[in-house]
Formats: sequence, structure tokens, C-alpha cells
Amino acid sequence: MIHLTRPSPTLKEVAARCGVSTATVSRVINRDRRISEETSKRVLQAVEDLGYSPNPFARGLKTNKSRTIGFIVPEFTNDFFMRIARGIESRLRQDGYTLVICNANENRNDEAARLDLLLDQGVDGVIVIPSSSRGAHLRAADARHVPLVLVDRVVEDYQTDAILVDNINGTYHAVEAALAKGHKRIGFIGGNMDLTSARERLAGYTRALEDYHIPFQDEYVFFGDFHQDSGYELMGQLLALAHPPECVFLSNVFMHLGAAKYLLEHQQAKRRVPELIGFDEMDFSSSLGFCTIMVRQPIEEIGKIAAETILDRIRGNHHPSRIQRLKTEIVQFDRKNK
Amino acid sequence: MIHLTRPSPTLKEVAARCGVSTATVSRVINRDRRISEETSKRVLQAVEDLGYSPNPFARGLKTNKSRTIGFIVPEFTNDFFMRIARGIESRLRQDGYTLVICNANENRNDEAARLDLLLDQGVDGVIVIPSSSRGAHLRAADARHVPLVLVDRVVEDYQTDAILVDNINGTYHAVEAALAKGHKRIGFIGGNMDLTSARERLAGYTRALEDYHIPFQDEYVFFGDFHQDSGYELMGQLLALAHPPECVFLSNVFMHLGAAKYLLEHQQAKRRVPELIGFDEMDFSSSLGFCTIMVRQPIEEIGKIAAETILDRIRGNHHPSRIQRLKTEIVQFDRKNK
DNA sequence: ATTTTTCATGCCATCGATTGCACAATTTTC
DNA sequence: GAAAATTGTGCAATCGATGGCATGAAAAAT
Repeated sequence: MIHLTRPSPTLKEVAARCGVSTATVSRVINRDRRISEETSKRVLQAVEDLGYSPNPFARGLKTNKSRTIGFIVPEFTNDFFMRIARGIESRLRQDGYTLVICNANENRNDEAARLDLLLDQGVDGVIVIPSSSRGAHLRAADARHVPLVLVDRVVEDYQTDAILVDNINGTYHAVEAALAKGHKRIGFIGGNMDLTSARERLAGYTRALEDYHIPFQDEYVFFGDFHQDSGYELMGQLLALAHPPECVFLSNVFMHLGAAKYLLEHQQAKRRVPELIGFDEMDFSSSLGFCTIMVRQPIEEIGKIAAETILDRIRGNHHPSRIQRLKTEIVQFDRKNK
Repeated sequence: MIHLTRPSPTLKEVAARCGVSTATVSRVINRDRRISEETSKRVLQAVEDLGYSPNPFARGLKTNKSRTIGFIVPEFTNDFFMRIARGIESRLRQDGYTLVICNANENRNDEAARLDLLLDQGVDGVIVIPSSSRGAHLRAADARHVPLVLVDRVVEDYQTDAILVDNINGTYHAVEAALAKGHKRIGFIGGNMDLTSARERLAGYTRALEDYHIPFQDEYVFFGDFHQDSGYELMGQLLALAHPPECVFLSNVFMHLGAAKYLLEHQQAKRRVPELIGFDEMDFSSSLGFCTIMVRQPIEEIGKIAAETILDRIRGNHHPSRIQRLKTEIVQFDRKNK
């Protein structure tokens, strides 16, 4: 096989082509303003002509920067995580950064391994949606002076920047709205209690009940794992109670999906179907009339802010670590079909 | 702020620590077997002690390899694509490669831009799920001698390795199974006809009708865009016909979701609900009794094979480009609840 | 006992871009 | 009009790892 194309041109060739030194070309490319307008133009023309683009390895070697950010998610096949990824990526792109997404398979070991890999690859910063509430292994980033920000959840044993939503108030307002509709018996299906987001949502629920003087009833509260099957399962358990709740809060969209599926499969004319409320859009559930109240998170915004936070750190801002809480919004649906 | 940690150790420091040259250390790290067992051990111990890991930039500069593969998907928030990503990533990890995933936003321009970015970043190979049937811009990879493999779809104007499923036979067998169940009127909701996968699925449908001497009826065939809304919409149109089909083939899982949603919302006791058949698992639809026949693709396997194909190319195999077609499997469900 | 081969390791040029320093040319200041 | 400041550019060291070539020692062949 004959290669008709030459290897990528280097700085030297660009320099030779327009009779300046490599230093000058480098400066033009890096927008060093000391270079005269005129030479600048000549150099850029040569860059264009040769189709030059800087060798990322050589550049990285000198600058120790890769213009690359790592993003560790618990799981690839999760719409919520990937929408955050989209938010991050589109913001980073504006600044010429590339995002490297890794899958932690929802376990701490893989998370640690991915982080090490990313650090070894020379990323300039790391964004993590932690898979558990432990985060000591994340200090590896500090050791290399690579900034790290958490998204959606925080960890106990490691303090750093974090972008979260206001889970407590989000849940509070949803439950409050359900109470306002006259519901007295409100069930709660929680997520993996190892995760701060799950714990905060429970806190919002209990606080709302307290404030409205509704007794907290153990039998109305179940804990799943944020996956669809647990929503299905636990909805069944709630409906099997002597006095099933009139309304059930689902802590995330996957459990909501499971719950909705349970309701569909077990719909009986005589029995009253509980309303479903919970975090995130469940288009299916709402158009079926199950979902009446949802807590909407600004998902892409979370990603955007995470990206901006990490860029800020990379650019050397050394203010103390900060937790940013984004507001949620309550959306109500009519209960059609019922 | 005082940094208590030192910068990462270099080869030189490791070499100094155990009294050998940097070349020796480098050889140990790269498993050059010329080095004696004994020195090897000493060096590895020092590597361990210092927590040394090679500078990726320096290494890349010399070797022109990054141990990084790019993956361009049309859209992040698509379970099918991300399952392929998972398959790719877990296979690449075995060989110590990292995957960089990019979002083409379902358009050719972004796809081209992402590819350029990846090439500029020095990836060793690129895997692409093309967003359209045109692929001339993908030649940019050839120009830099970076291997590129396509997944799920091929493009017209650029020939390279591709991993696909047998869309024609998959569809054929699904339709055949529906005919075997006694259905005569089988509708078809196709995807974006610009994509080869969509065209092949149509071909499987028409071929099955032909083989079984069922006249092809234009009014039973609609084309959507692989998104949920189009499935919803087109299912409505099919049901509005004077003689609606008894069975409808959905060309992907999102349109299937939309169709199922339409059925749920418009269920009427008097009207017979058509069976849904189509590509990929639609857990919801099947447990509701809508979905009776599905074409299962080996999704993670597609990713695995794509990864192996690109690794093979990176290792210098220059055989002519090849298209690998994976077999699909027909899964049938009972029609419960009806 | 030489000569040849094999083995283990070291020396150092190299990859391509960046950047501190030097220096010449030009402009500004007094 | 001389000194000082500014501007534009080049020189060359540098980042850290790799690998061709050289070398000396040990093993094998004659």
C-alpha cells in the first residue's frame, strides 16, 4: 500500500514556508499579541495552506495541558447522566476542550480505576457523578493537582466543588402540591440510600409531612435502588397494603417507569389508581394520567455549570471549594383518562 | 496555597533510584524482554515506590500513539448507541485503550467537526455511527492514516470496515413470523430513509411480503425519523385507515415506544389493537401485550467487534476493508392481557 | 585459547512545540 | 540628540520517553 499523503506538517515547515522562526509561528498560533499584524497574516496563511495543526503530544509535553476533561458516570445507558454529559460537552466545546467519558459501572473500584486512567492520560480536570457516598479515592486528583468537581451527589470523605439540585425543596414542594390536592396518604419510594441525592429526597418528604402535620408512616416508605425493577416491585408492595396510598412519590425516573408499568399491568376497574409524583419527566406516565406532579431539574444546566466550574479551576481560581445548588421546578399535569 | 505534593516522577528519577539508565527503565516498562529478570524486578519496585507512571505526552511525541480511540455517535441520549459504547469500552479497556465519545448531534457538519477534533487530539483510531448516508468527510481519517470503522450503518461515498447487523433478514423473519400467526395486513413504520439501516429494514419487509404473496400496500407503509414522536404520529395514521393493519412493524425502539404510547392513550374496547413487532427490546410494550415479536440485535457484541476491528487495524493489518454482518434473533412474546 | 555470538545495558539524538532571554530596530521621553 | 522604553523576532534549552547504535561481559562455537 502506497501512502500518497505526507505526514502532518510541523511548526518548522510552516516557519520555513514564510521565512520566520518556529518561535514566531508558535506565537501566532497561541495569539501572542507581540507579533505584528503583517507577519501574523503571513503565518496564518501558511498554516492554512499546509493544513497545519499543532501536535498535541509535543504541546502537551511542554505545557502539561491536554485541553481534555474527564467525566466519570456510574453508567452509560442512563438518559439522565448522558443529558448531563451533553450539557458539559457543549459548554466545553466552546472553549476548545474535549470530553472523555468513562463508565464506573456503578461501583467504587471501577470509579477509582477510571480516575487513575484519566489522570495517567493527562486530563486537565475531572467531573464525577459518584457511584457511592465514599470518595476517598478521589483524592488521587488532588495529588496531581487536577481539579475535580462532583455532580448530582456529594461524598462524605472528600470535599470539593459540587453541582447539585435542591433535592430537599424539590421533593418538599412536590409533596406539598400533592397535599394541596387533598391527598392524605402519600407513599414514598426512595433510591439507594447510600447516595446523598436519595437521602435528601427522603428528607424533603418527611419535612413536608411534618410541616403539614401528617403523621409519618413507616409502611408507606420503601427503598429501592433507582432502577426500574425496584420501582415495579415496591409499587406492588404499596398497593398490597390494607390502605394503599392515594399518591406515591418516586425518587427518580427509572423507578417511576417501573411503578407506571406495574400500574398498567395491574389496572383493575374497581381499584383506585394512585397518582404518581416524583423527580424528572416521565412523559409516558404523565400522558397516561398516572403522573400528576413532577420535579423538573435543569439537567443540561447542571452540566453547563459543572463545565464552567472546572474551567474556572483550570484557569487557576483558588477560592475555597463550593457547592452550587440549582433550583428545581414543579410541573403539574392534568389527570386525564381517569 | 502550598503544594505538599511533588510533581509526578519521571523516568530519570526512577532510573537514578535504582542505578540504571533511563533506557533500561523504559525497556522494563515496555516489556522489552532483553532486560534481565533481576534488574526488571528492581526497576518495577522503584516504579512502585515512586508511583511512577509514564508521561503520556512524551510517550505520544515519540511513538505517535495515544492509546486512545474516538467514538462518534449521532446522539448521547440514546440507549442503543450507549450500549454499543459500553461494548466498545469494555473491550478496549482490556487492551489499555481509552475511549473518547463525541456527539454529532445527528448532523454531518458536527460529525465532521468532531472527527477533525479527534484527529487533532491524536487518537489512534475512530469508530463512527454515521449520522447520514454521506461519508466523504470521513476520508479525513485516511489522510492521517488513522483507521476508521463504521457501526450500525454504512455510507455511500466512503468505503471502510463496518460492523452491521443483518437488517434485511432480521426484518424478514419478524414479518414472516407475523404472517405465520395468521396476520394478513401488516403495516410498516420505517425510519429515516437516508440511513442504510432504515432502507434495509424496508427491504426485508417487502421481500417477506413478496415471498408469501401478500400484495404490498402503499397505505400501510409510513416513514418516520427513528424518534418517538414519529412512531406516535404514524401509528395514529395507520389506525385511522378504513382497514387498519392487524400488526405493525416498527423500525426501531423509539418509534415503537411512540406507537405503544399511542395505543395506550387510544385504547377502545370495541377496536382491536394491532400487535407490534419490530427491532429491539421494548420491555414496556411486551409486558403490556402489544409487542409480540422482536428482532434482537447483539448490541454489546457489535461494540466488542468494532473495538477488535479497530485494534486489528491499529496493529497494522492491511487486508482490504470488510463488512461484518451480525445475525439477529427473533424473540416472541405471549399476548397477555388481551 | 581464540573467535564469534548472544545478552544486558548505556549513550544520546530525537519527536514538535513552547518560552526565557537576547538583540536589533523603532519609537518615545527629556 | 542621547538615553530610555517599546516592539518584533530569533536562538536555543527544555519538556520526558524512546530506540538505534555502541559497548562490554558472558556464553558458545571452533
